[in-house]
Amino acid sequence: MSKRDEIIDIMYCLFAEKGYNASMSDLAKLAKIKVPSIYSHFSSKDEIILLVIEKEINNYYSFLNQIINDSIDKNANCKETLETIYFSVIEYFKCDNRLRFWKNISLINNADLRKESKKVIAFYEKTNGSLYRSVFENGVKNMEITGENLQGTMYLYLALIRGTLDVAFLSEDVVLNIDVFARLSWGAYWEGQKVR
Amino acid sequence: MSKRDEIIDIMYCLFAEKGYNASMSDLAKLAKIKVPSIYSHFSSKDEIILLVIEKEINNYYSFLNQIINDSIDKNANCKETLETIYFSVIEYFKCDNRLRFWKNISLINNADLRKESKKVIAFYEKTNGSLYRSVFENGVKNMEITGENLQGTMYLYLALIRGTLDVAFLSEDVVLNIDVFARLSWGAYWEGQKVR
DNA sequence: GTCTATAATGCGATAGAC
DNA sequence: GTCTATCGCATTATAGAC
Repeated sequence: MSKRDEIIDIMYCLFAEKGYNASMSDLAKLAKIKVPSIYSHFSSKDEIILLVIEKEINNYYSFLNQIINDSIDKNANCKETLETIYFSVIEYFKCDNRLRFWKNISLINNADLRKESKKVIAFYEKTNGSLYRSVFENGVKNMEITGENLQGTMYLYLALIRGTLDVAFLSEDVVLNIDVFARLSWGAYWEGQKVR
Repeated sequence: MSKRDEIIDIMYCLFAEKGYNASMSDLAKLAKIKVPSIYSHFSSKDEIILLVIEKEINNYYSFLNQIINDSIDKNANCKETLETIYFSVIEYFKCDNRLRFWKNISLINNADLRKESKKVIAFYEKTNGSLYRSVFENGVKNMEITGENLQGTMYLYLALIRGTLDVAFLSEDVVLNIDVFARLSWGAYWEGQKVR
């Protein structure tokens, strides 16, 4: 791995821990070079952080797209698809400090970087949103879900994912077992939304 | 209002914006005094921040307890209680930068303060958790919800609240209308969990 | 590409006069 | 209680030697 890539990977960890206040001195220490050497690879701290953020956002949405497209290829039904996405996303965020990393993105103490990050996320979310919608619409077509309040069923699904991740993040070191939480809340979600 | 209280209120806003990296110089500027004068009211920056956090945590849980106890006094049924709590919490977090404030608490760049905050929240959550549980158990008793997967129904409710707040936070300046989101996702939740 | 040395700025906090 | 002046330290970033 090149020194450049190594620096980016180290900044990932630092950013997850300290957000925008990750320091160049810590970065240099972990990369085992001196601070000025970093500036021969990058022009500023902001540049490194933006690269790190873009890389992670790209990684996440590639992962998500992969899952959804696999489901389409397998002709999976609505339930299987939603279940797979839900548990895969939770699994994805179990890795390292990923949840912390993403929480830090939205709180970056730098207007330009924050704006830039939101722009990149919004770009991916647009494609992703229509993919989600087609999954739910197919569910209605196949009589798996009723569609009486389809938008509500979609919103609740979104809240289920975001809420589970939020609970997982805030109860890192608490008794609550996130796998149990996910299994039971998914069960309640699907039993409630499916056609009976 | 005393200068001391004024400083605490200003720190609330600064912390919501910048988290632990809110600076004493910004604080002094907004309080219209010089930095050393702050130290005649408080012994350190950490002390001010801890006071601000404890005040807000206390405020939130008082608010929450009030709502739940009002529901009990009114002999409200399970649906009414859960609905009132859900929409009241969302309303609570519409105020000022409250959501941002709470997001910042869990990312404080200072081990002691983070630990202390979590302790205070855990204290309130314990009482609150059993209150919630009794609301759901009454729902089963009154045949409003089935209780087949009661824990799942509770977890999904928790995820609904946290997820809605997360969506609200991340889409501050986006097209998505959080009131519509809340109304529709609550509808989907209750229709799914109620006895039919 | 990596280093030493250093600039320029900002931070939390204190001494001591009034 | 509020101030001016200042300390000690950390920060991002650059100049210039090798």
